[in-house]
Amino acid sequence: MLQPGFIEQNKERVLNGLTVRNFKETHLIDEILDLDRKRKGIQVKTDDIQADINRSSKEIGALFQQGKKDEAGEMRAKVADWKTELKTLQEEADDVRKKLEKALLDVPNIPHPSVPPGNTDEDNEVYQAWEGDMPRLYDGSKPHWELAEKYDIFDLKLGVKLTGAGFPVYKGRGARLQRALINFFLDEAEKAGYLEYIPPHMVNEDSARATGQLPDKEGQMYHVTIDDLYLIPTAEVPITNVYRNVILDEKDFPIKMTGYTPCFRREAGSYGKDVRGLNRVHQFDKVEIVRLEHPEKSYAALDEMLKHVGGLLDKLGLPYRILRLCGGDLGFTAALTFDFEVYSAAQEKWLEVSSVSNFENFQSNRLKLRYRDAENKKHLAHTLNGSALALPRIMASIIENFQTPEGIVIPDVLRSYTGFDIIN
RNA sequence: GGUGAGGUGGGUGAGUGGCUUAAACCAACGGUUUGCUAAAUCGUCGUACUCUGAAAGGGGUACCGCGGGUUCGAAUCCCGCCCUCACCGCCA
Repeated sequence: MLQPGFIEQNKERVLNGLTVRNFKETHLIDEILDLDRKRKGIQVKTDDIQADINRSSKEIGALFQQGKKDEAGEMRAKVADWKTELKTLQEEADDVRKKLEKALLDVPNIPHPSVPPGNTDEDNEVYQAWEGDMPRLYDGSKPHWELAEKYDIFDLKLGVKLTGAGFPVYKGRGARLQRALINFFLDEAEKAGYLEYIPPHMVNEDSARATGQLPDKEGQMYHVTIDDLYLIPTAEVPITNVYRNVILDEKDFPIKMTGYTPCFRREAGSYGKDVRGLNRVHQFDKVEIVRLEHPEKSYAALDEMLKHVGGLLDKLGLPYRILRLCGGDLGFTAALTFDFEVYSAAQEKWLEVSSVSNFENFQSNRLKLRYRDAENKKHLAHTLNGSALALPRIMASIIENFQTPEGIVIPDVLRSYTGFDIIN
């Protein structure tokens, strides 16, 4: 969420940023400025009246003690008038505040200057292309969903029986491979200095709002209405909210956190598109990395996170490229996002396996996550996060890229975790 | 789920309608002093919004779990909710 003061001082920059995003509701900006001005005006009035009431109340007390009942009575009448006036003003203030809040919630983050304009994923810029060899498959190689049946490593039909479409069931060596990947990713994150959390898999409305899933992604989360909780669409939500309403010391940076969780996404409206096999599912596993940073260091941190994620893919031996998302493809809360795509040889497609973003202070503003500088002044911190990594498409590309006539060969780095070196 | 007790600043904890501008102590920070660790002593020590000022600062308002209400006046009284603790019930 942007701050009204920031919008006021950077109106042109905000409007230009929204254009890069292809965001049409620019009238909201003037509305926000107007509502904020109104809010201040009303507050000055109500504060003055309240000050008068407070002062008079004390006098009334004193007058009663002195036995001056008549004077006290007069003053009481005056206070009653002020209170009526105050009530009207407060109703107005509540109304303005609600409208302002709503307008602010509807405005997305301003893109970083390096974000290219564009509307769809076709306008994303290749930031780092793959320069190594592409995997060569033997004749008769298959996409992962066929291999899954052949080796009995995961089962989508069984998921339909237990739950519904998009809930894969991993079995045997498939389950073991999944667990190996999770442990490998967590160990690498810990080596890189991230503190591991196992957070709740459901969050309350406050948490979902603070990281920006509400109201923007309302329909994409599973909502447990009986207790008014949301199944997390990513570990970003609970892990970033660890620091909701916290004032850090400048010396506390950087704060690096990681966590493995299942992620739940309704994926409403994406039927029929790239949904085969593990390409798009409602429940998947992911290891997330989250950082809280000093504003001056957040872009250096973003680079470091890109290196971390790239390192994981290098170690697994998967070909990948990095995209810089264009304005139209950028998430609501992000200022700059890099997507990692892994090449899936049998499908002959690039599959998104990670999204690494800097939110600058957009989330912090809702989180009320601040830090004190050397002069004890408070500022909003920057937040960042990235998938390191999302499992299903990694699983899919390992299965496809490393298939041989003898079976699926497990990457070296995973063998100490799986305890086997081939699935056959 | 039932019954009871409770929720006050970074922590402990006082405060049952106006003498609270939330005491006191601890922690933290800054100064002074003593040839070390440390002690003594003085001072500072919440958050948000807002007005004023170039700034340093100063003024106002709100906030004692959250939301309402009573009252000229609420941390204090009333109602609803949330949470914590204890015991009971149920249970992986």
